[in-house]
Amino acid sequence: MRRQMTEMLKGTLEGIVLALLTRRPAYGYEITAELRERGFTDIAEGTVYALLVRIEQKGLVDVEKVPSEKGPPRKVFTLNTRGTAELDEFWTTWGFISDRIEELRKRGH
Amino acid sequence: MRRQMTEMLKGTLEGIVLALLTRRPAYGYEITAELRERGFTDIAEGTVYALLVRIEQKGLVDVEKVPSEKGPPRKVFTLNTRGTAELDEFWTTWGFISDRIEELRKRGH
DNA sequence: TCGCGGTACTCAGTGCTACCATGTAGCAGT
DNA sequence: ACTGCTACATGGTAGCACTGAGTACCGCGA
Repeated sequence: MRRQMTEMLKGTLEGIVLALLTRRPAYGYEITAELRERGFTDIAEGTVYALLVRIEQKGLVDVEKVPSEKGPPRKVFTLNTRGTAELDEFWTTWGFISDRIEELRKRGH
Repeated sequence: MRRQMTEMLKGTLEGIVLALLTRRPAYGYEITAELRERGFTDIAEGTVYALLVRIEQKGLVDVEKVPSEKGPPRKVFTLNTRGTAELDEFWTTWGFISDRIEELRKRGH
């Protein structure tokens, strides 16, 4: 993956995944697939799973094991109250940085 | 500084500084001050200087030492051809991620 | 029955970046 | 001398995404 992209995903990828989880609970493989559909084709599976471990440890999601028809049991993640709060904060931070960068883009070009 | 902000600045701060340098050449202390004016009040001086060392080593800027009226000589950074190319790439990457996140923000809320 | 492809998760190691704290140094005004 | 502003430098830390490899379970066709 391009270096810039990698660096820019730091901090934002977590928010993106949390945002996906507001729609509906999901499991790792599913989230990876959805990211790919949304254009993030180069995000490795390992990256997503590592991120899910982190947000679980931070207590932003509730986890439930659900048997799968095909393959190992799924770990289904559901956004909880703390996760929702974290996501709100993410949108605030994103808005802040995004506004300032857009300003630079307009005037700079 | 807030954790989220720190992480989200990774990758973007370099672009922000490069964008500032398109306006006019500048030196570290000046860039730090301008960042603060633009709302990035919590960015440490050390962070900026470290970033400037990096972009210099990557050959994105030309450097010139200019004596200062007050204090040590200034290291004035000027965006060169490679820096401009890197900035273009930054805007592409930014646009990509930004578009996708904005889409999530709209539909998610 | 054996391999293959798709599903689903795990983990150790690496590199990059922003942060913190501190240090150096020049100059002005008191 | 002391304080404060200007100006740059640096060593150590933490967090995050990436790489690459591995485990395991299932169904299907050769």
